[in-house]
Amino acid sequence: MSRRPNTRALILEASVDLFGSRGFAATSLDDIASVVGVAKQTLLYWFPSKDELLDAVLAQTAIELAAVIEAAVRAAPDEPLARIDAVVKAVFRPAVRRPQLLGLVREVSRLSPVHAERLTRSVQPFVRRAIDYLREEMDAGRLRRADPGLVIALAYATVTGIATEPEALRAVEWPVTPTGLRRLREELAAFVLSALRP
Amino acid sequence: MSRRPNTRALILEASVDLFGSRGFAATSLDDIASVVGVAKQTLLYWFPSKDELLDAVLAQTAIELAAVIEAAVRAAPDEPLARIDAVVKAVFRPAVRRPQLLGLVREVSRLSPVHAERLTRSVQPFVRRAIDYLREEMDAGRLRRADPGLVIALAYATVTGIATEPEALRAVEWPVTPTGLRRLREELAAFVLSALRP
DNA sequence: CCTCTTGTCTACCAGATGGTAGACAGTCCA
DNA sequence: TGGACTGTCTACCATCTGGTAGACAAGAGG
Repeated sequence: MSRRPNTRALILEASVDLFGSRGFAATSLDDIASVVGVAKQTLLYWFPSKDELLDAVLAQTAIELAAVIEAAVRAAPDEPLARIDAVVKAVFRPAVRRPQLLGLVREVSRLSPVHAERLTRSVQPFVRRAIDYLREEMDAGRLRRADPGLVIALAYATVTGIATEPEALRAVEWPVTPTGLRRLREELAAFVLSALRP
Repeated sequence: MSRRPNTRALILEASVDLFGSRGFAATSLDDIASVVGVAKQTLLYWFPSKDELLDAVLAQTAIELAAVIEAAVRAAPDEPLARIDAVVKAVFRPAVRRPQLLGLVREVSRLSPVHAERLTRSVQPFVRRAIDYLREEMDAGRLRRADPGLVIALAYATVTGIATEPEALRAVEWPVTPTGLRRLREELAAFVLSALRP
């Protein structure tokens, strides 16, 4: 197993980082190749074109994030606010450690509708389950009454936005230190929860 | 006055749209030129380089948005929740009518630190006033106690995020119709206000 | 009428980019 | 041993991109 070269995985990893931070268009195949330490042609051996590389990168990102969220939901107690708290905090970790991951998700709106729709459809069942869950909890009076789909979109926008825009934090002079980030995570969760409490 | 060609303004407008939607790197000077209906060289006559065009575009966007917010604050009653409500709704209008505007702001995190810092510094005094205001209102118990700077960053992230990511709305099957958008505006304001109410 | 300025254009260029063709080295069986 | 396969590389190419040089038309003003 260890002889199996993991070039493919290394390319994917570097691509997530670069696409997620600089953006797809601003990243050349040569950029990625030089980060990985191979020739550009090696990229094109594993992925026939830049577009197909992007597809693979998006698919992998969706899978990774879905796994993080799924695990957080499973681990949290069966109570909506606790679950939401857990999800926000769970997403926060990779978001801070590797902002490129969420940066890539946000990049989607810049890409061709084809790519966008593919990713949208892949999270569709996921979203639908979440909507059903929220609706039930709202009906039961355990969450503020609102459109469940929109609540998801808003919570997503808040978390993704704050995680991918270090500039925004710099503008309000927020300290980007371990302590500062821990407090950020708490305040972020508090912000979202306050908006959802009945 | 009417003989004064407004090519410069047209270029700026098209640039905001294209930079804001596709991104800076993905937009070529030829793209902009063909939208405006002039030759590329005409762009380079008005703006010596693509970089300086970007500077001008960012500066203009900051001015436009600042004006919208300033006006909303002035018009609203002197009560923090009413003011925040007014600002969110005021920003929502241009955000929906021209998502590229906020898309451009978000693009900043992809750009060189030089551009980012320039824009950050230009909104600095603005932000500082807002922080002081929020702190006072929190001290007076009219807003939920939290870090005022962070609250601004979070509210910004929420509004910008939802406005610039039609994909997110599509994923939760939100109807992008006039009625749907009006409801979105109301729910967005409600979301932010719920998070800030004491 | 001449000349200077302004705004736009065509022609062109050097460098970067995505992608093709094919050589080459190592490994895996038969 | 020898051929097929796998993974990586060098060489090359067509196209696009930001930018330069300079021609040209239309006023403006003496």
